Amino acid sequence: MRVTQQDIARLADVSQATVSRVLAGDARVEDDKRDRVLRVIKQSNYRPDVRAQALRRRRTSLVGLVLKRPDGGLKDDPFYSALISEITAVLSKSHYHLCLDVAADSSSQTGVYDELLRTRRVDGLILVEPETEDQRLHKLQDDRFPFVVIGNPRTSVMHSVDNDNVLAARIATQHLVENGYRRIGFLGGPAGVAVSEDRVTGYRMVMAEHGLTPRVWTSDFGFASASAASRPVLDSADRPDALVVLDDFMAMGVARTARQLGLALPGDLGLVSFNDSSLCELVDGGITSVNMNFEQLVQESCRKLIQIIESKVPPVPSRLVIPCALMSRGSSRRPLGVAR
Amino acid sequence: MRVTQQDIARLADVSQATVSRVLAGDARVEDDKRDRVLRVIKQSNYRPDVRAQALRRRRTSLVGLVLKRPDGGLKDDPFYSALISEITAVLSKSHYHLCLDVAADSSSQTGVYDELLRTRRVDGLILVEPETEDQRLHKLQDDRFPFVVIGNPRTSVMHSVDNDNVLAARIATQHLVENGYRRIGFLGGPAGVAVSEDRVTGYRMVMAEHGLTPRVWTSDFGFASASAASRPVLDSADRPDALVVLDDFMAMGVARTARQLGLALPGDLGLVSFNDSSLCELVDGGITSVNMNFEQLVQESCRKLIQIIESKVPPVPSRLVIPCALMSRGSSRRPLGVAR
DNA sequence: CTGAAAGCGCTAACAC
DNA sequence: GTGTTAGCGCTTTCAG
Repeated sequence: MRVTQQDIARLADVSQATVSRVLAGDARVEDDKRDRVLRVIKQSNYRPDVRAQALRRRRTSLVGLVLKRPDGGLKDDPFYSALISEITAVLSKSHYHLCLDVAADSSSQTGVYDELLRTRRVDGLILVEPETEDQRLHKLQDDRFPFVVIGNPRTSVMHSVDNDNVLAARIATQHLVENGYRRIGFLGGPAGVAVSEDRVTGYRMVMAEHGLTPRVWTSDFGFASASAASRPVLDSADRPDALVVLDDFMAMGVARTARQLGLALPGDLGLVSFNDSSLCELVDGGITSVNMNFEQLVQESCRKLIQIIESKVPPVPSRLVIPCALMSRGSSRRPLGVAR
Repeated sequence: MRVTQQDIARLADVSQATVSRVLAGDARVEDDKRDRVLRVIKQSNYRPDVRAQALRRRRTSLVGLVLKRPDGGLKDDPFYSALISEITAVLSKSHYHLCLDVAADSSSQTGVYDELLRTRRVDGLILVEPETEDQRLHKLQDDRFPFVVIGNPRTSVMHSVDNDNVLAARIATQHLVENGYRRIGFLGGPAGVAVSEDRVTGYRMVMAEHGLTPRVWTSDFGFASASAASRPVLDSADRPDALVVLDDFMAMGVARTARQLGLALPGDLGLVSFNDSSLCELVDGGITSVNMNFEQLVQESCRKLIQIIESKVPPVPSRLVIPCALMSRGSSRRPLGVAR
């Protein structure tokens, strides 16, 4: 059997409670007893059993994240990789761990979140890509369960961390205008995705400001979907001379289709996307992308979630907005006024 | 307070033990009692507390994975994305969840594995990229802790699932030979990485069989490292006319450098890599890659790990080898005999 | 078949 | 300061 606090107590000739106190860093323990306990703990290579701690403290030190992965198609999406990578990196500096799950669709995703919550497997949850009518949000709020939303939860007040996606799209669109593009289109994600809708808004604003006609197309997430969705767009007589694309992964798809159609970047087609992932370097000349400061975004999300979990009284819901910055690369650099 | 088995018992007018039995699917419970219990459970939306279950059953239903991410550079590595994506997909069909952590280097990675094990946070562990002298393996074996290795643990007997990397490299190299390349080089990963060494072995075998001179270069993992490492190789007078590259992500780096040096694929440089990730489609004409059947690999690993966890007597260590298949794309298709 | 009772390993009153 | 004690919510003997 595994060594327990009881064993340590016996070996150090103190009560089990004292061992617990030493472990908890309780100040009122005599120094020599503390030393004895510490020594025995070290000698016996003891570590408290988190299962017992979890039951007693009513806390697992686990943070949950449930990804929605329709059909395996998102596995190479840099957004998810960056998200996971960053969350675990941040948590590794705390005593929390990440409990990661996937679900095939929204409803089963909601189910998994519900499960995690009700079985008390995790202390708090991180939600990404909130949808317009997100079932997860309601359940979580009803249960007063600690959670933080990365993105823009349109509905009521809750803790969220997000970029200013309207601004990000403004920057992207403005950049294309300044580089001489005029027939600028927008390729967004599925309807009901807040991040996409926010960016469309920003895009429309700038287009209107310059008296240009906005054109918006949608596509499912992912490389293949965007590649397919952009084909009819680029293979038409009045094709746009530039495209603002929802994310890098989708932009890669657009770039591929452009190549297949013999359209050169940035001459025949300007391209700007979002996230500034390393994918942007993979294409000739690079893809201009808006860096959303993902590290900071995730960092603040985790910090906030842990704060909610550990605070006695629930903090008032707050929304934090992380700034973004354009990373200019080859896909959008065209001499001024040479449109078309 | 949260509803417990005790509450259910009271409401259904049975003992708590009976509720537990019903939940456990115990056959010897009178039908009407079972019905009563089930009804109350449904009405009160009851779910057992996994923390209490974990303590009692001495099992958390958590499987641990600790990635090694030197400096954030791996965040876009499709290998990791695919691994995580696939593990969670497989586990979602069981009652297990994934506990994911990252560590900066090998020693802290070993530390995290040790922590997970000793605090009993997880029931079993998955190890990837075993190194020649892997501290993790020893600790885990000493503790008789359930774990499975994805890859080739050179040392003693343990549970592992792997591809036949020697064969995979043979297939890749042979393919280049058949397409008329002769001065074929190999760009591998850091020393001590089993998968790289195995593939070098396969590569050397085929080169020898054809009386060709093998040339092996090494690079750190990742797109940027491979891009940099391949520069002096491709920018020399006696540059290879084809390269077998350790993985797709690195191959993307090589492709980028080739482009920058004005070398065309597959004319000036043939390229074959491994993993067959969606990155292969991103380059003009595509990158030929050996599909390692990752889904099956991970699936079998999880299946095996769960089996080890749940079996009373530890199964005899076994090594499972998953087959692979070449996916031919543009980067290696050159008319026969037109070398150079 | 079913209830009572004994813990799993730990934390946190509560006494002394 | 420190030990004793009472559980956290659940599983699993052990009687009956």
